[in-house]
Amino acid sequence: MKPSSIKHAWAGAEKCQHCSIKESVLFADLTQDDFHLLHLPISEIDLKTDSVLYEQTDINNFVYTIRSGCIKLVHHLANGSYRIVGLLRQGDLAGIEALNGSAYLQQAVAMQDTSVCKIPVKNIHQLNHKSSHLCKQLMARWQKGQSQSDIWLTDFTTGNAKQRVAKLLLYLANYESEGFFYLPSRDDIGALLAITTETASRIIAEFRRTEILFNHRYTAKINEVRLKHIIYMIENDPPPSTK
Amino acid sequence: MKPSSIKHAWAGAEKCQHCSIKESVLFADLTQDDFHLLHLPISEIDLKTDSVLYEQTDINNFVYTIRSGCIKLVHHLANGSYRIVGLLRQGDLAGIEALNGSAYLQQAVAMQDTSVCKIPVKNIHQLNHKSSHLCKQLMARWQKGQSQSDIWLTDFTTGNAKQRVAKLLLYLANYESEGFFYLPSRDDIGALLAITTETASRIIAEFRRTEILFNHRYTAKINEVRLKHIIYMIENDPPPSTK
DNA sequence: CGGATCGTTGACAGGTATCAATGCTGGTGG
DNA sequence: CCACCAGCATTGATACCTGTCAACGATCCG
Repeated sequence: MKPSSIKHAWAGAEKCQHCSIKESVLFADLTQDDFHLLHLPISEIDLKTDSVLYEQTDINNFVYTIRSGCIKLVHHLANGSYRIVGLLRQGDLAGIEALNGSAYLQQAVAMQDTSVCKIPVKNIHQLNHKSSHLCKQLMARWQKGQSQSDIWLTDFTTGNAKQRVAKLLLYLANYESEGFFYLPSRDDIGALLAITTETASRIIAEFRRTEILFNHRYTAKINEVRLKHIIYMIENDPPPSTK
Repeated sequence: MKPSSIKHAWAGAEKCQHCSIKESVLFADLTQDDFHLLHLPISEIDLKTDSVLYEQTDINNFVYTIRSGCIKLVHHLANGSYRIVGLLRQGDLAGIEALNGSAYLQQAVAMQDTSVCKIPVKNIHQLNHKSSHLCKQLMARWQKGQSQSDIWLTDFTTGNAKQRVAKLLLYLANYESEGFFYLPSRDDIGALLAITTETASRIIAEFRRTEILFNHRYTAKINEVRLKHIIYMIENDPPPSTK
């Protein structure tokens, strides 16, 4: 649990109108008039790697827009183990549950240095009463979360371990335009894919040996073509069976 | 793909006001005035077991409220296999994706004889413009879907096969007050838990032999205490290790 | 009475968890 | 500046679990 710093806080949201990533965030299609309805302070927060944005079962009245970096949603189980059930990136909304006044469903932790905007739920509700622009955006976020969950369930928890790691690497690489992406710790890869740390390590190590993955610490790059080939080979390894 | 029948269809939604399960459905806290805003016909549909409500990637303009029975959300993969990523029951909403004008994320299939109401998306949007009552309910549905996904990811895809089957049975049993619940086919259990049909069958058979599960075809009952004990035993089988 | 479908069971091989040891790296304090 | 330590990654050996392939049984239906 590393420290976090609050960069700015201001009354209302006059700055949201000129936000550099405005197009991709919640307030994307609000009008000038809508912005005037925002009265409560929205603050910008910088999170260091591994710092906690909120805890599972916390009841706060804030949602968070991710400005940069990456947030992992961690679901802790009663027996002490945990599972990562989602990743949030620029433009995504963390803690939408708070809109219903309920507790957060997961713990939210920064996977890298991450910057977020902390938005009081009251602001959202005010906007919702006066204008329907926001509701549309909100529903789009819910849906995005839902299709992410689907990917998790279908890509990341089926097939053998090598296939899952391959799919995860492709998924991570596709989020970055530069070709370089953030390679999670072996523990996190395990929690993402429902495999053990050791299995994750073995496969990552093998990918490095076979030059499918290149990395220096947490900065990585893949050979996408060969990685896709791997997945294809595993699926079609057995003689032509349709299932 | 068995047949489905349309029972009733009526203009507007005058009957929704007197619906017997009104408290649990989408229109729960609408006012009299709100109901007058519903202009398009809402029809009630009966689905036989295994009939398809909608296909993955269909683009329709309807959402569906489940009145009774159970709908499985089936995510089909490119290689021909599939995964069940959710179950919907009385009061749940199927196909919320349609509200954003996008294609359905999964195929929806009746697991039992099921009755649903087919609601035009336009009705929802009209209500949303005039009143904010609905938006609240909609958000609650999204959230419910999300926490379901969490359960899937944490309970149904982790631990060994026996543990998963045990958790699934407890989950299913908790939805029925009478103690009897619908036991899915071995294929469906496999698709629910990311295990093979054979493994599912072996475990179900073992539970029957050890009298933890009693069933006649698809009607089943469990010994909840012994089932929970099983889960506990598996988790704590190894000597006191915290993880 | 077949025949189709689904469930059950067996044998076996391969994959993965588990336990344990070692290597590697960055940070800390002397 | 260097030695040491803590944390993470890697690797090995082994046992267990589960997927795979195959056969057989049960049930329903025409």
